Amino acid sequence: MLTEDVLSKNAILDVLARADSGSLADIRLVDLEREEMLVPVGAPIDRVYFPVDAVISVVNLLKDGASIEVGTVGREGTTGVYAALGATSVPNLINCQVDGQCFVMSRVAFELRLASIAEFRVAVSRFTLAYLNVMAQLVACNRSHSIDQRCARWLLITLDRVGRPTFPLTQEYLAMMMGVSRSGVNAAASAYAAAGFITYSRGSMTVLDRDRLMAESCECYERTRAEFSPLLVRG
Amino acid sequence: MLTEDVLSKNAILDVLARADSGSLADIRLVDLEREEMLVPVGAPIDRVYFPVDAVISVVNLLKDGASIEVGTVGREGTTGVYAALGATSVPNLINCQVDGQCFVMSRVAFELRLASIAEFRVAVSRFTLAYLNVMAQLVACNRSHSIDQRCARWLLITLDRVGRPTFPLTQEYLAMMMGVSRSGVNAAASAYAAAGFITYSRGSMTVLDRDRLMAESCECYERTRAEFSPLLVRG
DNA sequence: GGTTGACTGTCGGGTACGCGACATAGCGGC
DNA sequence: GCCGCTATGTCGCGTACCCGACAGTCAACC
Repeated sequence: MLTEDVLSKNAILDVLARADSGSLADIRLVDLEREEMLVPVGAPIDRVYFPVDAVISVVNLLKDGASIEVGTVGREGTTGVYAALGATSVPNLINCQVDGQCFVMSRVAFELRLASIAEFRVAVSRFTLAYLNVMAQLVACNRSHSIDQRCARWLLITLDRVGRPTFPLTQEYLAMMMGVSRSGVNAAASAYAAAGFITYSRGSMTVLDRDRLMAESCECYERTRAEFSPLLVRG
Repeated sequence: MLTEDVLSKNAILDVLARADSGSLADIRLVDLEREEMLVPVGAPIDRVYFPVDAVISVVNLLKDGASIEVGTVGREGTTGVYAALGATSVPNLINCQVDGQCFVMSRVAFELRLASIAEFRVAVSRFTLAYLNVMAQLVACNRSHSIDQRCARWLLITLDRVGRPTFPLTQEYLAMMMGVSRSGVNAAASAYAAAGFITYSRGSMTVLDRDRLMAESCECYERTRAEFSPLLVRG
């Protein structure tokens, strides 16, 4: 049985638990595995996810086979932004980027709660706004900043999300998310490793010096953080 | 006095006019001028815009001075997406890209109608979803496709919006929107002009061969169109 | 303990694009 | 008609990045 205390590990479910006098028994806690596909492109949305320490990523697949990350969802949010806006499917792939725990509820239950619980609706809207603003920043960042800068930004955002300095990550995967070549990622990563900012080996990344990594990153990291971190303050 | 017939030139106000039995007298019709700033970065949102034949663009300003278009709003939508999600300001610049007519209502009136008229709320949500999905496509497109392809896509989207083959556009402005150098835009534009797809002179662009321009564009044009065009079908 | 596969390091050639500069050409003001 | 401004055309150099290939290396598994 889920308690309010457990639910509070996701910012939106925290709001829900404190606003809803009804049952929360239908919400399940699951373990997501790395690279597990949650919602295929164009498939009907029938479940809505609320990460705890898992990180979910939304990826755009292009015709030429490229796949580029367009958004991420951590414990401040939910994949329900699409359902909340009335979508029946998503034109992007939703999958698990970093494995961990995640709450799930059915789409039907999600919509019922949206309709009946104002605080829940507001929390989802707040996250949707942040998600949109972060995506706008990503549009500009992808156009203007170097691989090095964007690599630093990506690592920092993920670091904030998982809350641990070490997390699973291969250069291959990072290259796909950033939409660049693996050799490009390698150049950035090995430079940062040589400088002692990070260390990594065979799919395990560790951030050693957060501050100096921030200095290498573009402003987009701070702007992204400014959107997400207020959502984690328990109001 | 505005009639329903006039209001119907914007897809969202069309929905409003047909759902609301109350007064629409507070909605004004204004002429927007090219490059007119509607909402500065971070300024409080106090007006919400509903383009008719004007095109509004949302631009991210980076610290290094670069400005990159992250979204556009035409007669299928409204700048109210931000207010509808509870924002009090927008981290991006909202300005007029192509001059023309546009409806305006106060933020207060917008929120009152959102709260009281379900059909209006649904219409704004539908557009918000499309706006989000188009932005996601832009993230990928900016990363993966050539200047030539993206230039074609931009021209086609604008063409669809304004509904006329000729519209005001300088290479300088297009370069800013695309986040590329002017010489890059010049190369693409002069190639298309040489091929007879377009013609232009001193800030006036004319699309001559829509179909062949489409063939040069990436899939992102079609995907963008697929998001926006259903909103223009009078339901 | 050897094999296999995944992950990482490295390199060379090719190219798209940025940047800055300069020339040209219309267009409007006077 | 002249001037000046804005928009466009062009070019050369520099470079960030892509692509493909190949080699080393660690981990797991038989």
